[in-house]
Amino acid sequence: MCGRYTHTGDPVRSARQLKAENQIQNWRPRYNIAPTQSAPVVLLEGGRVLRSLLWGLRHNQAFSASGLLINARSESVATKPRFKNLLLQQRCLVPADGFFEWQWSGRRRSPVRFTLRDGPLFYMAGLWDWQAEPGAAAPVRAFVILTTEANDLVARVHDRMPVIVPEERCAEWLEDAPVKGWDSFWRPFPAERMDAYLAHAVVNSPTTDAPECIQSLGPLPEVNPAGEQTEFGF
DNA sequence: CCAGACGTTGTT
DNA sequence: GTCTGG
DNA sequence: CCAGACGTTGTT
DNA sequence: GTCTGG
Repeated sequence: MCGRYTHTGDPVRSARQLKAENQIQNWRPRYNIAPTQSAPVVLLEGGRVLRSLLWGLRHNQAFSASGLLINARSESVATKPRFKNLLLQQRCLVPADGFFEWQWSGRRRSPVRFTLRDGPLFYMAGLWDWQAEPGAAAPVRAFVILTTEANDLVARVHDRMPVIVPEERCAEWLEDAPVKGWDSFWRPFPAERMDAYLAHAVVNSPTTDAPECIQSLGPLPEVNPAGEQTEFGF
């Protein structure tokens, strides 16, 4: 998962918080960032910089021309040929203030927006790579977002969620060798420090990028209206 | 060395 | 193409 | 992730 | 159904 997210705040603030040099000239609030679009990412380039990168890596072009990788499973990222070197060399942080998962309600999917109680801004773990783009003179950077097992809150909607790097570990993720091992980064962000609400269906369209995408339509229903049963439900 | 695999999600 | 497995 | 398209030949 | 585009 994590196929959409928001970054409605000033990216300059994201950069300032991480002491990154801001390289983004023009920005606007983003209420619905979708794969293939550009979004701000913090990476190392000498020092830390905030740059606009494309969301989605093509997997090995010689092997297959099609297919966009927007996520990478944290559990396997250290061994996958496409990602293992990026994990060692090209980690990045993806600033966000919310992400969407889609919940089945009868026959329709409803978007659910997840936010952090700590404060609006958070950072998702990402990997970046150079990528040739049709029509571009030189390769450009593109990124994927790492995913992990869902915590108890997100699990009400979906079984995966983005890897969220706590602010106090951002430096470690970006610059250091894995001091405590990679696995410690993959732990799902605590459910009790997150909120969730039903969002408007305008989010469904990847080209809609308007404030109503983050309007709350109310709390998550306790039970999936589709009547989801637990595996052992009686 | 060669052979064979090579990605993610979800499948409401 | 490039990496892993045998 | 969801939305939306989804074909070929030959054509003045 | 399956693929592409955003």
